[in-house]
Amino acid sequence: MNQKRADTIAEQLEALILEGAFADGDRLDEVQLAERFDVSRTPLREALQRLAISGLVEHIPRRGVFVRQPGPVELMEMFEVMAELEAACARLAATRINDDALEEMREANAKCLTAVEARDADRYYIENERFHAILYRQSGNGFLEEECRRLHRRLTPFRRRQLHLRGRMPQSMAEHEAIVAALERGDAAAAADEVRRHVAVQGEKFHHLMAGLKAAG
Amino acid sequence: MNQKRADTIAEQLEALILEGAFADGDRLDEVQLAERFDVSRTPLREALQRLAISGLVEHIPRRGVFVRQPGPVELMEMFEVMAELEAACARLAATRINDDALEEMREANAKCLTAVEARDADRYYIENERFHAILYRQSGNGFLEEECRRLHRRLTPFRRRQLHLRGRMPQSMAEHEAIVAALERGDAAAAADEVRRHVAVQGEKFHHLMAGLKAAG
DNA sequence: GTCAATCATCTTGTATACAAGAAAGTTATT
DNA sequence: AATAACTTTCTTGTATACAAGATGATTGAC
Repeated sequence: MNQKRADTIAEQLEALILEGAFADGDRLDEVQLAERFDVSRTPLREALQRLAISGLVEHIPRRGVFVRQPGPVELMEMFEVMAELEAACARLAATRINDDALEEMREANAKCLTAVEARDADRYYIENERFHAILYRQSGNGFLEEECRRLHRRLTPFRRRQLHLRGRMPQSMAEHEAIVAALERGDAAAAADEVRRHVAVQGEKFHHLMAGLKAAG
Repeated sequence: MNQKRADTIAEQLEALILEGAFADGDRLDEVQLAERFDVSRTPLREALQRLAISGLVEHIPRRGVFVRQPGPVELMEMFEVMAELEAACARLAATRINDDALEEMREANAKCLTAVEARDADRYYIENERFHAILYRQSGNGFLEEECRRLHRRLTPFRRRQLHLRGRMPQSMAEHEAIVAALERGDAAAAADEVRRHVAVQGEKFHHLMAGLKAAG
């Protein structure tokens, strides 16, 4: 159950941060966390360093590590980059994708549709993930695929929330279909544009969501 | 002179790897390197972990860390991603750049031209770096800027080599000017295309270079 | 009473000691 | 002689001990 290796600690800490267990600017106390995970400071420090590099925390020498929850501006920036990266995937995939993969995407989309009809946001989320994973893969560029996964992973909690917005799931579905259509035609520019817009919309929706929460609170 | 902090060690090791001091698959011995840098294994291990995350070395649990020099395929993939990231910068910069920054780019280009005329590849390289740095900045997206810098840094040694190819510097210059022209017109699509091609060419040139070396050896 | 300086305490950073797993060498058996 | 099992040695991973810098408190001076 409680794996104690340095990399698993990093994963657990990352999950904690991503799910918002810490506020922005919170200092992560080495000894405290070491106790919590029942390890010494050595492996814990290694885990913290990992998080520092991936940008989830900031390491200030001789001061400690502090969680860095992205603010609205940085989030928009990250969504913008995600949009460009996925657009690149689409652009490349348009000329590289084969019929089997296209069929896979259609399948994923069909399952998305089922989820939409069942108003099952969790299910939709999972199938949506699958759709995007295929897109990354079909870029035919393993490095790009990895970069996409990295950022995708980081944006997970925020993407997830905007899905619950009224009418977002059907809209997202329609965008998916437009993407597949462009890929089928082998229209690289159109595929890139569709994907870019699809992801950018996620960022905007999330932004609206945050603004709404602020206004309500 | 010999700074001994963990992050500086990471930098020095990174430089060593990037400049090809180790062959692909070489194991990096902790105690050996610790002696070499005159530190204990603890800070050295932290440095190695950093390199592992940035992908320069692979860490296999209980086995050690091994340098991972990118092969031709991975290099092409990285250049392709670099091209897409920089194209994204250009696309965004086309609508966000201001006159001052445009002037800066023209300046950098002028200095590039001076270097070309002097056949000074090192000087050209530096001014070329500056040109691209401005482009990243003018995307108006700090996160994108950082991502670009990260990958740019990783590709440095390879980009540097292809510059010495016959006729490459004047060609690169011309591409720069086309980029600035597109940005001046505020033509996002054209700017993106020009930049994408400019960077993609670097990858291709490097590929040719490698193929040539292989044939010669 | 406030501000500054010194001192105590706490936290990070590094070294060393120890534990556990992997590789290699040796020996015994077939 | 070849192979398999065991043992030795080496390397990585973790814990603890120690050093050094940073923070905060207390005391003294103005």
